Amino acid sequence: MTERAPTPAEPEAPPRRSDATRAGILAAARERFAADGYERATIRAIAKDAEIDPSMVMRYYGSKEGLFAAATSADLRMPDFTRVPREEVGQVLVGHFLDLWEDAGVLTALLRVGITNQAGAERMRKIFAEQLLPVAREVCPDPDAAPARAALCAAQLLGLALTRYVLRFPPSAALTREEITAWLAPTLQRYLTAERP
Amino acid sequence: MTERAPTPAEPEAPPRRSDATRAGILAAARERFAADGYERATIRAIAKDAEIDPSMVMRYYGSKEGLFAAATSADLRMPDFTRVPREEVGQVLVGHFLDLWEDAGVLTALLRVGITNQAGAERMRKIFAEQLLPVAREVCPDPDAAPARAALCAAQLLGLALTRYVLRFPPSAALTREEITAWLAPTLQRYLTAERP
DNA sequence: GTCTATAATTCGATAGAC
DNA sequence: GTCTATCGAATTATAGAC
Repeated sequence: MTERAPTPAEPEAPPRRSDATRAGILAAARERFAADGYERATIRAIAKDAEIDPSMVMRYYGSKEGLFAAATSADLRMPDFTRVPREEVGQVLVGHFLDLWEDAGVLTALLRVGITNQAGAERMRKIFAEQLLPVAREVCPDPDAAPARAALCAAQLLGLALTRYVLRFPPSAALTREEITAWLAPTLQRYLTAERP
Repeated sequence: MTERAPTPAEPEAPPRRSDATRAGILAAARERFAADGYERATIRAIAKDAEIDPSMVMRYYGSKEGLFAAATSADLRMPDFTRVPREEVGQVLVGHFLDLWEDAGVLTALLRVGITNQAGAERMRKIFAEQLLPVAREVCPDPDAAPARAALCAAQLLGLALTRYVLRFPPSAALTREEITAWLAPTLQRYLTAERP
């Protein structure tokens, strides 16, 4: 959950004087974006949460879109599914996503913003294509149907996050981690590895 | 998809002179709320779509929230599940929801707004409790687990709508109605009627 | 680096003429 | 019923003093 993952190719990021301040801004931004969505999460409110002047946010990130991009550029890398037994991919996938969702507010912010903001939706599509799609290609029996299978898994996983973390349906929020895994893992397993229905 | 379903108990609605105008406003509002969410869907833009003066919207619906309430007060009544064979509830449920989603933009508007707006989320919870929960109580083997089972179904159905109609993941949007039914019906069937996992 | 002041928009809502 | 004009508030973003 670093503010920017250093890419090996580009020159090393120059150490800044106020990394603590910048990290505080990003944390506040994630919380506000996750709680209020893109439009209602104002720079003023984020700055107030971070106990800093609003103009500093602009100085650091240039614009509201730049701030959002920085706040949601998290590392969502998938576990290595080549080493997972084929009959356990559903369970591993559920566990991985629960870890991500319950960690920070990054995914909640992404989901909430992806629904109101065009750039956010594009980001979600990119994450789907880069993260979930390869997993489906890896484990499903018919590679040409991998996109459909991955889309079904995305629907189930994002739907759970939607009802649990965003809409906060009481019965969905009340589910334990074990219950979620027990119910959803077989579903994902079927979407990924079952013969076409 | 009438603008207001006449309730038998209350006195009959007085026929208004400009019902066509009002219907046009509501149609435009649904489209805008569905496309842009609550904050970005401005009264000015809705009025422009409906080819009417913005002040008329205020005059008719009092406020932006009143307009949203009127635009999303659709009849989402469930089919009678007491007459559906228990082994077909999953299939019937999927078909019913696909009908609703592909009909007008009501549900898309509700979903999009439910994610950014507090009142919208409350509306979604109410619809869940009044529509899906009774179905689960009707068909599931352990009534005390009905809320959890209904929540799982809501997650799967709303997740499909999210990826297909809102985020527009290409593979999700490309699924045919038959494919969706074939994949999702067994999932819902299991969530509703299977023994606890 | 930090802050004040303010520009430039945009929005919901209102008042009132016709 | 319909429209013009406008208020008051909130926002992003900028300019510039210290």
